[in-house]
Amino acid sequence: MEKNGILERKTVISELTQGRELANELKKQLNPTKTSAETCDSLVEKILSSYDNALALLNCISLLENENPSQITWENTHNSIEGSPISEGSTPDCKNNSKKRKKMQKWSEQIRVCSETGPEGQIGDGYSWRKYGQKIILGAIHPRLFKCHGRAYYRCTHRHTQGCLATKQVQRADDVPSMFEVIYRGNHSCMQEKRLKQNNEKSQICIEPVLKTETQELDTKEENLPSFSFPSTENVATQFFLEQENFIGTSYSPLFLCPETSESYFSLSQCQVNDFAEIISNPTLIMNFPSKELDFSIDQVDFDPRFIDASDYF
DNA sequence: TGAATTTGACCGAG
DNA sequence: CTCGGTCAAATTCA
Repeated sequence: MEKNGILERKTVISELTQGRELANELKKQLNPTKTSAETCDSLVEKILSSYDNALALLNCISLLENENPSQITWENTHNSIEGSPISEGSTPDCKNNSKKRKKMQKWSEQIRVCSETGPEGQIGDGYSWRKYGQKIILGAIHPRLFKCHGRAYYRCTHRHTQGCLATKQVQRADDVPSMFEVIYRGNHSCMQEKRLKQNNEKSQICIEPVLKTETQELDTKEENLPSFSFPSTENVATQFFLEQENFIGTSYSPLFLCPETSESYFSLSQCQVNDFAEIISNPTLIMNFPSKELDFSIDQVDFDPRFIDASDYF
């Protein structure tokens, strides 16, 4: 698996690099006076093909890692307390959950949220979540931009019905205000997980989110990375998208696969949202979000600490 | 009216 | 003692 992984990652890099070069070429060719429509079509086809190949390879890597018998599974990383839906509550056993939690799989994902995403532009991760708490986090630079200030805590809707213990945390990325960091803990064991997997297999398209970085804190680090994380030392996707953004500039709206359908896309142009946490957790809000409430750009906002007064929190 | 969210309190880790 | 994570009652929403 190790060699396969390296080989395939190199291939992915190659594909993505090729896509970038082709995009460069296309940019040059976009001068209408000296470019035929056929040339542009051909370049676009090649670019799309490169991206498709890269995404398919990433999907294969995920599948291979999932099927690897040596991989420590969800069940293996969990103890009986966490595996039991009955464990929730105020029983003494439950008090140990935070201790055990540190051994759960954990990885983070950065998501850019955009007001212009339409009904097909859902930013949800395909799962239904229920918010169970929120906290003002020290060092959080942009608390005012949250209706729910700080960090929001979500757990799977099916926690009680199916004992699914997946959780996630949503907070704004410190360095990039338009991005949100979503930290996932634990894998889904509920039916929606199975449905999503089935859909993925049908579509044969990688439906993983924009970019992910593993922030796992497992004792058994190396062999227990989430199957769809990029290795921290070689975060190709991160680098790629950052480079693309720098290269093309803010007017460029990269397209990303929608996790729900694996067919729809959402664009990531300039973000003008003031309540990201809810949108991330609840894709339907994207559809119904009133545009008049989106009349400021977060990129234009100064995050002056003086604006953060007690009334924002209470 | 049931489901989802909000929010203050509580608890364990460091 | 502080802070992050969770609980659970109160509140809001559909």
